[in-house]
Amino acid sequence: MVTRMSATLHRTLREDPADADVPSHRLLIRAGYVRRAAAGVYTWLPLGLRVLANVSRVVREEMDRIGGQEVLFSALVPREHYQATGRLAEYGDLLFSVRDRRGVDFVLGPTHEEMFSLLVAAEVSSYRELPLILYQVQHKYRDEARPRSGVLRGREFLMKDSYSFDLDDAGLASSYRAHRDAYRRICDRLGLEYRIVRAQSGAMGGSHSEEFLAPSPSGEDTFVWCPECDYAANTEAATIAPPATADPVRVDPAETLHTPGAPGIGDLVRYFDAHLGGGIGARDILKCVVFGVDGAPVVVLVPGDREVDTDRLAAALAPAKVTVFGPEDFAARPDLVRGYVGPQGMAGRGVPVYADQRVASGSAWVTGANRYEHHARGVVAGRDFDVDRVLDVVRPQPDEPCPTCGAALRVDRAIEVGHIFQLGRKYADVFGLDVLGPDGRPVRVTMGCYGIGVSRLVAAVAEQSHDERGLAWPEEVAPYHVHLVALGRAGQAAQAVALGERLEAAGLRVLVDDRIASPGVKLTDAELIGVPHIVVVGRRAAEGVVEVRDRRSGTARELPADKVLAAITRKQD
RNA sequence: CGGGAUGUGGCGCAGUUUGGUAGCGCGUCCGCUUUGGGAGCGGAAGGUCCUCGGUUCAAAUCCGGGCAUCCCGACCA
Repeated sequence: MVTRMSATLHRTLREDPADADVPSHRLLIRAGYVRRAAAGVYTWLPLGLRVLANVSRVVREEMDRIGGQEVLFSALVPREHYQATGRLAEYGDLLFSVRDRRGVDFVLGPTHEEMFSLLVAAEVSSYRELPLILYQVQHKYRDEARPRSGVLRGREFLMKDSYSFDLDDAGLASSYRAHRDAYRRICDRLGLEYRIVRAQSGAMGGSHSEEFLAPSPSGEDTFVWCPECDYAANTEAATIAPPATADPVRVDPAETLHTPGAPGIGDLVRYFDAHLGGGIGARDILKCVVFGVDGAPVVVLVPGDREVDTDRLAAALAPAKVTVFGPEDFAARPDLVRGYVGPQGMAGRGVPVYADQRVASGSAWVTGANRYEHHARGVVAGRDFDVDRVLDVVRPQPDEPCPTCGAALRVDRAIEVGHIFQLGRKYADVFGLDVLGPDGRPVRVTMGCYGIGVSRLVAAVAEQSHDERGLAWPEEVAPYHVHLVALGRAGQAAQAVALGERLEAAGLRVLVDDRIASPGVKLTDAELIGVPHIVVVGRRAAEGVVEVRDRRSGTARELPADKVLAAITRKQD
């Protein structure tokens, strides 16, 4: 049966909604796909649900193809399971909590590693049952501090999460590759432009992980990519090419300068310009940031035009706890002069010196003199101070050389649509996930976990597939293949429905606009809704001629009605 | 969690400065006309002005508390 607009809940808005900003959000609301129920919580209307179902279908087909078995857990998860893995504290306020009438605590699952691990621990006991891939398509709940951009970042969202269980590392690698390939096929089928980038494992633990990013200005992630080779990484995880080793230039012995009122990098550059003949920039200054590592001070050195990325530092020094060295910490260490710290002599004070790769041996710097209102010039790495450890803790910038081939990297924004991890045995250890091996002895299972945001994919595709008139869905995601627009009142509506039924019989999904409305309204709505093929049944309908338009290209041609099917399906192939 | 803004029929907004009958456009319903690019005329329905309290003869408007929503940042698979 064709969908007749006159009998369906399809309401488009003439004006942009006031609370929507990014294109996908604005258009999904305006074209009648979704409605906001609360901050970060959305209702899927019939039109939107079709798109969501299409994305889910593609995801399921590709998961089934790699041997995934679908299950469905409850969104309600007993709180104790999150206690066991320590993620209660990790997630904190992000968890939606629920208490039942008996006082038992639940959380609305923000992700389901725990439940999958428990299931497999309980049900699987032999190596013969592995490898195993389980997945579900389920709502996830995260009480984000700031939901935004509509379904792009909701507090409730639909996600496919899958988990692989293998006996050994080779098996895990193979399950990981299978998922990677499945995700590629999913993105390809959805018509999504995407990149696979190296990622940081973050709160999930585990080792190797990659993200599937859909480039878009509305995205919240930043990634670097190389236009010359295939290097790409989330800025959180990007490595940086080491600089050429500095020439062992003959630099005068370090010289201490009086620099009143210039504790910061910018202040210091201005002070040099005003009083010391200038000639230095931020990049010539050695930025010395003090952190507390398990409470003890550590100096981290980066060039003055760079920032230390605290997240990366924490990741590099884990499991040690990294804190910002605050005023009270400085008060307790009078030998560390806030604003005038330099690496010279730190070894003697028992303070480790960590440095970015750019602080190469032999490079000369302007830096703090460890004395109030004094800086030092000509301080040379390897001569005036030693670096205890080289760390990669600086966020990459545009034009950074590619670590693989040296070309200038580019930086872009993107939407994270998928993330795949080789988890290893983190959860298996917590839940004692063992199977009996061929020799009758228990083997600890190794896991992978793989997530793809189904509802977010809808928004990501919308972000990449729209123009000033509205949405323009790729075939596989579109709520319908064909949108028949009946114009005129000389039986066009009946003709359109009849033509629509023939197209449906041939396997196409068809929407017919048989509403009593002016041509302008119907044509504008068709473009707003964004079905790929728009067929106008209008003034030449009586002679059997209709107009077939392509939503994306805007091209149109008149055809006999009985040629429409061929014209549309040919284009699809 | 910091900063900014907003809250008035279904949607978009004006009205708040200077307190005094709640308005406009779109949408919706009825009738007639109209049908290839958001039609015309006539009629109609629909509002606790976010909420609670205060000031006042009188509050959408002034004052205070609260709530909600959006944007920037922090956070965040």
